[in-house]
Amino acid sequence: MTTYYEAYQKVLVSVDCIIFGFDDGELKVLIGKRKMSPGCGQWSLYGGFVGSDEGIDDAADRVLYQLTGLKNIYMRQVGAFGKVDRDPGERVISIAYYALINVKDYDSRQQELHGLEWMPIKDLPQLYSDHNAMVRQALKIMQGKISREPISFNLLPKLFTLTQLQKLYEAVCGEKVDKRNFRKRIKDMDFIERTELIDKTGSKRGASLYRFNKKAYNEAPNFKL
Amino acid sequence: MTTYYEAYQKVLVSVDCIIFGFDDGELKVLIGKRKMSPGCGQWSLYGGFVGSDEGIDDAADRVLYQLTGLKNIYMRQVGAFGKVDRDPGERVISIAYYALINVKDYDSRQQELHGLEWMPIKDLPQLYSDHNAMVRQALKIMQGKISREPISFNLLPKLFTLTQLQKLYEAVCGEKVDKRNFRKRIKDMDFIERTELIDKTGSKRGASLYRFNKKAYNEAPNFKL
DNA sequence: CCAAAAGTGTTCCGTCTACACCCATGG
DNA sequence: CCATGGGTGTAGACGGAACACTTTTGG
Repeated sequence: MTTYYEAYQKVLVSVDCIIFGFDDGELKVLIGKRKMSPGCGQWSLYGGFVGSDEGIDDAADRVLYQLTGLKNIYMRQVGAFGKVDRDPGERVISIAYYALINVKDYDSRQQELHGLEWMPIKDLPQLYSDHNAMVRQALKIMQGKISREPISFNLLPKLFTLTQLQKLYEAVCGEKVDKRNFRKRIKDMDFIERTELIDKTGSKRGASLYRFNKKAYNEAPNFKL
Repeated sequence: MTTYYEAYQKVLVSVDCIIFGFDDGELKVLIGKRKMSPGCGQWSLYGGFVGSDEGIDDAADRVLYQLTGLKNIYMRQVGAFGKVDRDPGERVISIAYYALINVKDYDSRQQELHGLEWMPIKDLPQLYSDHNAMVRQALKIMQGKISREPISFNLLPKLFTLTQLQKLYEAVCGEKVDKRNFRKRIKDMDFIERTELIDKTGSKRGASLYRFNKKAYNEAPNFKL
């Protein structure tokens, strides 16, 4: 390979994944105790270095796959974090990504294997390096999107109840909303389809299960919550 | 310095600056013909490599300063661009930033010195590498912010007319708005203050000049357009 | 005197918000 | 039979959108 930029210095680049899940009415983040020095034993996001022949999005996908065995996950960039001393070890520029997964799709053996915990975002402990800032920023991005883009469905099972959807919305926004008004807005979106199925696990009466019809959405992408 | 991550590969990291200006009723971007191989002669954003002892925000500030002589400019990150083959020369991960400057603050000798052009964003030519994507994404971010944060004033002189402000708003959003409705919204924001001064350059009758009072804004940050 | 931009209010309509009660069922 | 979550409609307030004419003055 020809080298054009020989005179310039290279740096380590990593990706850090903020893996969001929704369970038990709460928004959670998957974190673990860091196994590597420095900062060994501290709570941390899961990350990895970007290979010199690897795209940054690919690196993020790889890291997520290593951790969860999941592919084709909704994942978006948060941004680059590059203060000189952000990592106590060496100079590392890190690019943060957030992923939205359905907690049920995540094999709990994998979780134990890596020693990970689903931590409610409300009581997130202090994390390694600037990882708390990454989470905060990711959450802010999600708050901006959740009313305008159909991202919630990535955090829910294929079939979900309206109560689940509402609780998720409230958990992300951090505020309660009126049930009737919420459901009215759902009714306006034809691509959120009611099925004949009933979920009896959440209540005695049972609640209708709904489904997100992606194809219908793409034809008329008018999501609004 | 202790090295903890010896086994990992380093890569070149650059910053690219999307410098926005507003002039002649149009939103413009400062671009130049690339002087370096590969891609020498192609239109390009201005960028620079991140030093190994330099924060990425600092690198962006430095690049902007080298180019314009300006400091303390409104500048925000767009995101990291890291496809393996994005740069035809070598593997480079680039972090894009956008800056908002008042065209009048920019010394045109500097402009000639670096061979730069203010190019209307509407007819931006094809740029080097993935720079067009960077500009698109920066514009999208601005469109999201211009109604909710007082960023417009970075693109205008200290004193400006409401017509200028409106034209800028329209240029960023890409659509015309009603003059009376626009001005009504301005009236609701006490931190946009009318001065006694009149600008006669834009019309025979003359238009009142306004000023953004940052202190007043910080006390009641309720910007809404 | 006329062209060109500045400036100014009102009405209407649609959207958002607030709000309370009955239903179905498992235990 | 009762506790628990599921499900439904309306009225009033508010905010956004549409809309046209008068003013000033330089040339």
